[in-house]
Amino acid sequence: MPFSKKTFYPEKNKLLLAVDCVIFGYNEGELKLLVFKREVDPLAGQWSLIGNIVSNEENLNDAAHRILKDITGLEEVFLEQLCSFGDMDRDSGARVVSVVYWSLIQSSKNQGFSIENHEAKWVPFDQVPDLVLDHNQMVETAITKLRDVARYRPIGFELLPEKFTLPQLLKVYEAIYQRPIDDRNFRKKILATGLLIKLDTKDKTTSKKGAFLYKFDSEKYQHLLKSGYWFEV
Amino acid sequence: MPFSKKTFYPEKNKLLLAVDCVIFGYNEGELKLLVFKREVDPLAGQWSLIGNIVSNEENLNDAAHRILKDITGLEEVFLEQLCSFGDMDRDSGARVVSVVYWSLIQSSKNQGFSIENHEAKWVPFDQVPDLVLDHNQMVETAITKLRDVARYRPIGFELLPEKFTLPQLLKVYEAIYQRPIDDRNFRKKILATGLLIKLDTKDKTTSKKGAFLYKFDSEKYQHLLKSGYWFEV
DNA sequence: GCAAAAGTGTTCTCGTTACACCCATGC
DNA sequence: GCATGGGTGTAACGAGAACACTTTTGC
Repeated sequence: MPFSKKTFYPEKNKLLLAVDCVIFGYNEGELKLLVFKREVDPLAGQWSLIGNIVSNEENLNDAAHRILKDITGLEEVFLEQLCSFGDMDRDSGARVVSVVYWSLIQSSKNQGFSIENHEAKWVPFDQVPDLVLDHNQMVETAITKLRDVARYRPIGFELLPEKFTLPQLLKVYEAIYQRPIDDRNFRKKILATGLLIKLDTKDKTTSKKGAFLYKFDSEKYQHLLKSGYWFEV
Repeated sequence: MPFSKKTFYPEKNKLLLAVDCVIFGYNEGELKLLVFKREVDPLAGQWSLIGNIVSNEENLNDAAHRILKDITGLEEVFLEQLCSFGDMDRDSGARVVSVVYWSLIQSSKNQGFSIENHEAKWVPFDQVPDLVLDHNQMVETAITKLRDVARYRPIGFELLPEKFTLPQLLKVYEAIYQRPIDDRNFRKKILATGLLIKLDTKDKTTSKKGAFLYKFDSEKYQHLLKSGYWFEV
């Protein structure tokens, strides 16, 4: 179902189901949040998360994936349900129950996709503007969740390209936790998981020496998960 | 809004909002789950979680509290949103989006309340029968959450009376994690939090010597939370 | 006096933290 | 040859795990 101004609030006094997405990216050493100029009334023109009504023929996860793909062109990304907001007066237009999803994407990958058809921008996650309705609460919940989950599940990779260097990964975690992390200890811990595959090639864009590229071994991770393994950063 | 057979599915093809509750208790040394004989079609007579439709004039949290109070008579209990299930075909009767809450109560306190008007029973959490729809998934999610949360928030108390002994509390945690916990280490850790108030009285129901009663210092806990404290069991 | 549960301290281990220098390279 | 970021090891510390005996009391 495309994003349509006319059908956004089909009827008053009806219960509507929506999905909103908190989309995190990482760029220029900073954790970023993707926000949009709302296109529909009420509150058109204000900043908001991206979201859409879920049709009667659509499942929640499918709707979340659809929205994310429409916006970023990405399909295989980290996207999970977060929580729901459904108070009766949260949206003045109708009673809308919003199931919130959160996502981690490589913010560079979405260039050239329809993110530019919508008015959208990446903002540093600690400088999020006032968003419509309860969207700022959604963001708060998502950041808390991100920090929580990043401690025991390997998700830093989701914000980087498939091949990345350890200094890059370190900076992602520093961006998430907003504090410096000791590089030697970080290397030890992250390599000790055995979940990184060291490649032969180096990335030389940030130094003359060059830093080795790594890949996340998601196959091994799946195996470990099945045998009860639990990652700890 | 009372639980009514007639109004449960007012219209076909309409979106309905429901709240379902995963209610944990503790009894006879075991973690228990409260399940109910479903009273409405479809699937009437089968075991399910307790839930109800959320009316247009009711917020989600309010609905959850209402349901819990209707069933157990309890108001001031641990009750938090867990997740939502909203796939289009999850309920054959209509499209019902269910926001799931989870709760920890003292299973002894609810005696004499309307839990007996409904056909309900406490079942050991690891012997949950087949429940209707996706309710078994809800329970799974809740147990995972309980174990997760119990590690870093003091919630074992919620399953015990206001005054409890350390051996009792230990048994609660053993029931949650399904493994023996060293009593000396447990005492050290739990007392080190400073969140337990030792009372002068002893509970002599389980031994001749008697065990000192304690109370959870929730006021102190609130203060600690505000100053960024984080409990770890 | 004995059975049954409550209560108590110390050692060992391992993971976390802190910390400073050499390496490779392009210019 | 030097500036820049990449890469490495060790010592100190603290939290968690393992472990066994004494205390109290009702019978």
